[in-house]
Amino acid sequence: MSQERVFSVVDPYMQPNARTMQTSESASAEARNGMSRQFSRHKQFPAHGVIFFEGDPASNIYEVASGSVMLYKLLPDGRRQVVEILGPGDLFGVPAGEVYDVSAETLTETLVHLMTRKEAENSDSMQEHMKKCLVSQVQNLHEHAVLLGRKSAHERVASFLMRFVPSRGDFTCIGPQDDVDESVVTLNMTRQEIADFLGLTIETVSRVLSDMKRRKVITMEKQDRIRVMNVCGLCHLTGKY
Amino acid sequence: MSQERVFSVVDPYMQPNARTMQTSESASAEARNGMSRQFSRHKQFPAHGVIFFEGDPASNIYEVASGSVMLYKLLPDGRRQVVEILGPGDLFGVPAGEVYDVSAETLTETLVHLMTRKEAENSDSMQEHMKKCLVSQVQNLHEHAVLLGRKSAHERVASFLMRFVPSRGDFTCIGPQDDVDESVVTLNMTRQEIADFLGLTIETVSRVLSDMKRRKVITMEKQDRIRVMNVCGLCHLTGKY
DNA sequence: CGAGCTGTTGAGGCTTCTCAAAGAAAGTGG
DNA sequence: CCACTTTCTTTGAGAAGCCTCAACAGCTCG
Repeated sequence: MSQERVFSVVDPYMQPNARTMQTSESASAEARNGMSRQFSRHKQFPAHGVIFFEGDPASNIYEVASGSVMLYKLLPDGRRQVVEILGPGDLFGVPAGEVYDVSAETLTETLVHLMTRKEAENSDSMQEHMKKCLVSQVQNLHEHAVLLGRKSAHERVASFLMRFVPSRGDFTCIGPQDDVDESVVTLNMTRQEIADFLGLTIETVSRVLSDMKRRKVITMEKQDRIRVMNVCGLCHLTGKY
Repeated sequence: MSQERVFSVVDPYMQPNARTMQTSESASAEARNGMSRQFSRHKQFPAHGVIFFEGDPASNIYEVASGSVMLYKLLPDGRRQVVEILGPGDLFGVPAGEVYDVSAETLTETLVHLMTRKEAENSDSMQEHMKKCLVSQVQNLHEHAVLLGRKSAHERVASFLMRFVPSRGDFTCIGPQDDVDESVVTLNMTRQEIADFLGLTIETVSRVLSDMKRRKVITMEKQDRIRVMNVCGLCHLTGKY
């Protein structure tokens, strides 16, 4: 449940060779969203590194440049709910009050852009970008509420796997392109993180995956690398169609 | 599960005496958020009236002026998840794409302000207001994800009831002011709507409420009017403390 | 190679759901 | 205004799904 919380923040301004990485990453991120110019600073985090905790003073606004980040909340008895999983281009740390309402931790090695609240407030294009991100965040959270409130364990795991199959599973889905309807997904998450995202236990996640293996819907190349043998079949297990 | 979907929209511009109501409501709403001037039109809905459906073209942006609105999503087999409950001042219908991602239905008789997407985009103060609403919406959805993913039926119902106890239950809570730590809450929701919000069945909601009655945490004045006999006691059942 | 994680599998229990029936409340028409 | 219908809510019994606890397997790393 609780991870070792290793603070291993690398500040590019303090590290001799981090700056080169910063500029190269910066360029590719600009290509994605054109917002990077707005961000004054960059930080590199290792996998499973803590970016901030729920309750910390909300001083910075972050954007994922590369890698992935999860946002989660804890109940006092240790129960954890992962509320969002973010990838490149996603913003986080936009606070309603004075403190962050969630904790943020990386899943993989991650580079984030950051800026102060002040800087964000003074940039119109940043405000526009933030609004766009917030709207799609709300939409994702709506979808996730359906998953948590109304879906079975099988449907949750199926929905989770479909997240990582590119251009399949949503209304734009064009169906299988080849005879073989396969796709390999890399989760970059432990069973505990998946369980805490899906509102299940690790045992249930494990059992459902084993069951899907038995039914030949998936095979496992590594613990966190799953080959979906039948994307359409998996999609129908999500409960969405 | 599925309600009768009665479209009984009252357009103030079409109704002889709706205009007077519009202006009076408009004034009080302005006092609340100063945004009403931005909204060009108003609409009155009866209790349990449909405002729009998931998948409808997202033509308007709405603000609750008075009353309350729920946003929900349906799975094809009829399972429903109520994802948000909104009150005066809350915005909804801000779309990420071309269509609404949720359905919107009133809980009580409700007056909404509305404006087109174009109008919203051309107003800076509106953009600012939207951003504020979206940020607190995201925060509420995080909290709700914890409820749906990690809380027991008792904790969910307790959390739900605490929503309606003013100035209690959050970090600003000042504790009971009198010897009697009571509060009367009016739900304005059917058991089905509550269940669909909490990710439970009506039977479970009913059983939990009965259990709370038995334990003298609450008494019922009417089906949807509940007297909380011990606010602090109820608060400790939420799992949050 | 053994220690320490992480993940898998099994057995049993608990919570919540499903199905069913009866009771309470609200709406309808005479 | 009252009987009737319809809808909503409560309660019970049994079933199902997921969780808890426990043991084992597999991978990683010193």
